[in-house]
Amino acid sequence: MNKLPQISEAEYEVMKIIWEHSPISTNEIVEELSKTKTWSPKTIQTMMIRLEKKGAVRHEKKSRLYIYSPVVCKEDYVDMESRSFLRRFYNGTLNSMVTSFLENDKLSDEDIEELKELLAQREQRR
Amino acid sequence: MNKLPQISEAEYEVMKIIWEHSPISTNEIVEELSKTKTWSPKTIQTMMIRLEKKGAVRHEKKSRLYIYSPVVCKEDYVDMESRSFLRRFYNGTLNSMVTSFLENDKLSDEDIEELKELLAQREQRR
DNA sequence: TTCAATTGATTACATTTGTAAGATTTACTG
DNA sequence: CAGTAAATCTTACAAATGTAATCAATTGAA
Repeated sequence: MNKLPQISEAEYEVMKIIWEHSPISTNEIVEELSKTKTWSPKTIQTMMIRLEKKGAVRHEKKSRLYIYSPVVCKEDYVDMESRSFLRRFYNGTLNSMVTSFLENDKLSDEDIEELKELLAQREQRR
Repeated sequence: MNKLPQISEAEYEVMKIIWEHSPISTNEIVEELSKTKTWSPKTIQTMMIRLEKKGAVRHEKKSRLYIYSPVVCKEDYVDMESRSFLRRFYNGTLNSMVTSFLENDKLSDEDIEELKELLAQREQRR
């Protein structure tokens, strides 16, 4: 029931690294992000501080270094964002979204075949 | 090819009214929004001004009154937001999202039946 | 024609976000 | 043990957003 913090778009990029590599040092985070972003290390550090203030991550000290770990779990966060997104744009349901995609021909034949597969598989799982 | 403006969450609520009722006067917009929101008319007016500055809506004068109409189309906007959302959280594809929902048991049996229906219907349409 | 009510225009202000720079501390190196 | 490089801490600042209040103009009523 603990409320998830608000995480901005840029902060989310940092979270992805922390989720994937935790426990992870400041330096490693900067290094990982440099692979895909042009952000200054200072910028990244600001985002980590904000994430910690928001309660999304925490750190411990390894001598003078900071080692970060997530506090909120990725699945929970993505789930929350998904529900919020669907509520805003698709009446709250995934089915509405799929319907809309189908109607607007946003899915290829392969996509559709795959979806059928997925649904069929799930049948078996139960 | 014309870039769609950035529309904030609150502004989007205003857009929904304009899309649904356009052409629509300031007063009608305020009235419609009062049904679901507690925003002050001043707040709503500010959002309309910002939406117009962003190029999302335009107005014409009917004597001293402003009558608003959308400039960006709802489908285009929702489409853009959907792609952006999927890119950020689901690797860019709707199928990933559906997969995740299935795996995490976010869909009821009825949902799943309905999805199968939808996909089957689409088969026939082609 | 004048005045009040209604609309629109201008201004406000705190928070969040993106994007850092500069100051300070600290741990290792010589 | 002193200096330096690396890490953290403090501060900055503009744009976007949420949320209005106040000022000004105009129109319809008296």
